[in-house]
Amino acid sequence: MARPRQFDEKNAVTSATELFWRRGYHATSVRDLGDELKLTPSSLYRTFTDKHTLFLRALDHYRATESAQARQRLDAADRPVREVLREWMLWLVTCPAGDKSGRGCFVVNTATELGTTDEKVRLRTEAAFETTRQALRSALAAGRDRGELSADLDIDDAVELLFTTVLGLRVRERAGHDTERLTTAIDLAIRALGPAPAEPA
Amino acid sequence: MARPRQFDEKNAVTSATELFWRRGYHATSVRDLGDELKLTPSSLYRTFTDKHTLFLRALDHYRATESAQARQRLDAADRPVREVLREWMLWLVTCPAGDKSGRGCFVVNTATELGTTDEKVRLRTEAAFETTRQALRSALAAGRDRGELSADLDIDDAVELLFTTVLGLRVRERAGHDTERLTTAIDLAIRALGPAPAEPA
DNA sequence: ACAGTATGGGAGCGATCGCTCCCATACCGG
DNA sequence: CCGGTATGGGAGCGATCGCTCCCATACTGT
Repeated sequence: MARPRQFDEKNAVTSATELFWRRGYHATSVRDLGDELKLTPSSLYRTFTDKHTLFLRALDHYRATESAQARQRLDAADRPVREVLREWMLWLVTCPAGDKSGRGCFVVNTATELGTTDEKVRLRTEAAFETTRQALRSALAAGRDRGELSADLDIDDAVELLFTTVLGLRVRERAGHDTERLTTAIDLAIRALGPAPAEPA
Repeated sequence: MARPRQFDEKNAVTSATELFWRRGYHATSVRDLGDELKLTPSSLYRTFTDKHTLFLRALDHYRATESAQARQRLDAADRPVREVLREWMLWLVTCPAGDKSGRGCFVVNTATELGTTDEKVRLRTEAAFETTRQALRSALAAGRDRGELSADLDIDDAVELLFTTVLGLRVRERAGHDTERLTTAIDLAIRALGPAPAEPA
């Protein structure tokens, strides 16, 4: 019925996410996006309405891919919760490839850049944050039910510490801090969950 | 020898810091700065060279005031280290006035926005970070020397956890998170320093 | 009083911003 | 084979960007 597109919309969103993630919203121009996504202005605006809407698409895409993967990695119910937490946090601060380091977390970067001024953005970043906290809560609850954590441990409290630590780690990864030092912080945060309760007789 | 200025340079830097702090670098235009500092473009550029240089001045000003005050608050050698740490972290996430909330930490905001692209900025944010870590290290060492912390505690490790927590707290303050929840995270982080060692007989 | 000098005010520079419009192009249904 | 329709390409819109220049102004040292 009409001329077919020469580009894949999902690939475009992925590339846009990459750019916004690395540079932030204000430092990324529509022309930058056009170059990276191989889209002319007309195609870009017909497909994504405007820069801001595309940014929201990028945020949603990030949550649906990166954030979802993170949540999945945390949901390994068959392994000790401390191990899972440790590997999960290490994964958060260890970048798969060389040029992917220094990106931090797209949600964290966005929350600090736009969270105070852009309500639509704020709703999304808060939702992403709450999802992470929920995943932490589940993992800790499962660990406690398996007797790996003290029954006295207040899980909601522990979530606050771990979540705060994660945000700090993400900032430090973006700032290029040593993975070794971040690992130290991770290990100490997990140790703060307290010792494993003694095996009942 | 010449016409005197009608503005105070320090006040101008303070106002510029305020603006950059709240909005970030890219979202703050030279005209915004001119309006806020009551400076015409000519005066602004004659005094501060350009926007980027003014931003560096603002960063330095922040470090010389806010950061210095933070370091000072942490250096209360005559009081229990846990108390000092707790009150210090609470102060970091509790804003003096209503309209000052949601600003987070200028250094953290800047590190995430520009740290990966702007080398001059990166040097300053890293220096600020190292100063904070040094202050934490001193406070912990003093506490250990006073017998408030276990001699087994690795202070460098503890610094990594506390510092990471602080960055996370700053992000969460900017994101508008509940002070109550942040307090929970603070208390748990401090508890992670371990129990006070038993009094020697 | 007067020459010297840096200031405040403001018009406006070229570049880039986000975005719109037009049109030749290319595909599909009949 | 051709009319209908959405696309890719690109010129260019008004607005704003960071910044420069000119000039009347207002103060100081002699």
